[in-house]
Amino acid sequence: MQISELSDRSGLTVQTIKFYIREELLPKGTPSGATRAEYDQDHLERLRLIRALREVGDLPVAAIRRILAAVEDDGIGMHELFGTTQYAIGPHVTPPDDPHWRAAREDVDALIAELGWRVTDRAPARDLLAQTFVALRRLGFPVTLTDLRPYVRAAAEVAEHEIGGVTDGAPRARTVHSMLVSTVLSEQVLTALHRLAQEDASARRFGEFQP
Amino acid sequence: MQISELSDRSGLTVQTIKFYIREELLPKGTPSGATRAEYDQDHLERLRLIRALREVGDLPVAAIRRILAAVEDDGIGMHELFGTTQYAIGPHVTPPDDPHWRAAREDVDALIAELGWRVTDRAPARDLLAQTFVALRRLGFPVTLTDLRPYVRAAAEVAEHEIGGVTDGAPRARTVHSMLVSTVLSEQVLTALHRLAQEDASARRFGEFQP
DNA sequence: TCCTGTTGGATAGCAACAGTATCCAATACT
DNA sequence: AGTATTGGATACTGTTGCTATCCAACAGGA
Repeated sequence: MQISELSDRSGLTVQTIKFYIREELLPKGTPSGATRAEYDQDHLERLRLIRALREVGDLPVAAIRRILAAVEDDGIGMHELFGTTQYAIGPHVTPPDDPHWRAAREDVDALIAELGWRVTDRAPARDLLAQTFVALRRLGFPVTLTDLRPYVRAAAEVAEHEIGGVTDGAPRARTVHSMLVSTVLSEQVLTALHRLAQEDASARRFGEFQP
Repeated sequence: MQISELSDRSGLTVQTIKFYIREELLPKGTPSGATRAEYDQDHLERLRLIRALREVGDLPVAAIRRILAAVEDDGIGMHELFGTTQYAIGPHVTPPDDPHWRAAREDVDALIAELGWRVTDRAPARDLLAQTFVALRRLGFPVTLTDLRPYVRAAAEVAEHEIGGVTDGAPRARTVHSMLVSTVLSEQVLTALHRLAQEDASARRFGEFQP
């Protein structure tokens, strides 16, 4: 298929596709003549993946590039791919050299150690969590580790279910997609349901009767 | 206190503070002379809130403005404040007129109805969830309502805990902050813990032994 | 009272991001 | 032969969240 057909089928403009090729999110088509190149089903799939990561996951192009480079690399294992993805989706909080920050970060580290979770020291989510602790405390809402129990329980259950559901024994491409879906897209599912559940809880607690 | 002191205490530059005033995130100080204005503790608190919403919640300035306008409005109830916040944090997916989309949206509506959740028709989270359904299905990972059970359970539990924990009987300002914290910041806590839990689950399933 | 420094207010500039738009010469297809 | 499409390059656009500058009017200390 030519680029115009790829454009039609993906719903993206030709320029956007060219842009993704330039940005190395999408491999070039195989040349079939000096001014022509052939695209196939894989390109279409890739575009769908890119759009999912951009629109649903709201990932910047640079992050997607890093993730896809890992996807491409056949030598990389599932757990490394997972790590790469986690690292790429950031956000990359750069902790200031502040005692409150250090304290929060230590709390996070202590929590993870206590739970016995196998998480790298440089996992960005550690700082992400520490950052929210700092903000919460600044606003006068101190966080203790016991406050987190419901979150920990919920997070652990969902994560277990997700990682357990990663396709296995399927072709690598499928497993890899499955992994990305589990991390990036499922996060959005959880967030959306969380918001809906909150609205319900808020309605029951604060809402008036609906006639 | 003058603006330079507010700057020192908040850690923001004078220009940034002026910018927030211009953007109506922060009320002007009370004029004390023709070229001077007084700021107080409330301004400092407000700045902390703004920074939390920006840095932790990653909300755009426009969203924060809408939220703070509701905070300011004494006539507004907790549940309306909640709705305003939800609506402001978006993201505002504009559903294309596509049969897949409509189907996904109907699934979402059916799920919410089945759960008996009290959620407005125009809650942005409905479209957010529908959007992920569309993307998941496009990628060849069909979602059924039963797949969502773990998410629903987790979301409901956490939300219940959060809304239950909103301060009550306290001064309005405190309750309002508590509400914002429950929605915007707790979401980040859940996300961060979710990522950490995923890494642990991934390590246990795919990781090698750590020496 | 003079002088240095800060303030409010306005305006302009900047860097990052994610595309869009154009242009061009070289083909394809009809 | 003539029209349309392609790859490749380059330039442009709009949004966002600040920064930087400028200015005249003061405030506060010497």
